[in-house]
Amino acid sequence: MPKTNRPVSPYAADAAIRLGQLIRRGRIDRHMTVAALAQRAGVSRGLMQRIEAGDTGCAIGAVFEAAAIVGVRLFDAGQVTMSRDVESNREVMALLPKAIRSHRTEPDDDF
Amino acid sequence: MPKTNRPVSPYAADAAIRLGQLIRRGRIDRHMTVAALAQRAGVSRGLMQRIEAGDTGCAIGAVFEAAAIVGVRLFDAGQVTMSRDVESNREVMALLPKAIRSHRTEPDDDF
DNA sequence: AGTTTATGATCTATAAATAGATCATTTCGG
DNA sequence: CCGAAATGATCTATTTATAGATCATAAACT
Repeated sequence: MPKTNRPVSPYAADAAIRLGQLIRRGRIDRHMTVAALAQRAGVSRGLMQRIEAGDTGCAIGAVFEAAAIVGVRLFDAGQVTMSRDVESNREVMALLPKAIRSHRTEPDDDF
Repeated sequence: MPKTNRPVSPYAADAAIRLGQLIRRGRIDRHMTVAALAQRAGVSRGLMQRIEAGDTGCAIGAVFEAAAIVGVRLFDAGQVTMSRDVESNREVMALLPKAIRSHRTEPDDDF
């Protein structure tokens, strides 16, 4: 068996699986085939299968694309509000420190 | 400038940017440096920068990993509930049709 | 039941992401 | 201010994902 992709924490893996489930569910609700969804998302059928399976190696753009098509909203808001949030948050970020001054990068090495 | 990655819809792009902003914000709130977060997530500093910038080409596993570390919960629930949802949803999915019978894959070809 | 079609899985070539190093710039802390 | 350090950007080598085809199986509709 060929080694698949990089290791991730259980939480991240579960999150990807959960999102894949939501996408699959949305697709079925809309009576679409995997091939049809893949075509609309501009990806191959194989990739869409991996997205629905929760493969952590998939590009986040492709996953979000599929999610949007089948009506899965991650940030409980439409496109308009989304762009507004992105903009408004940019202003907030401007007030935050540009660089973080860490007293120690490592938690603790000397035991 | 080298051509970066595949094209995605505005919504998917915004979603990635929004998530990147949330991660960056969470990181700063926790007084972590980009390098430190990258190390904890098991990725390179360059990748972490792209994640915070909302690059749609990043692996979803790496992004979710970073999000989890800085406390950004995409599915408003802790790890335990997450795994439970994944499981319970599997049962629901089992009741749904395994294959979708599309009357027509293409909207309409003959005009 | 029989037929059609979606799905799942696997393989190869290609394209793209990632790691790692390096440099310039900004910014924080003393 | 003046160092130390974080960030941002860019480059190359390598790893990895993706497209596309193909095959086998399973499921849906008649």
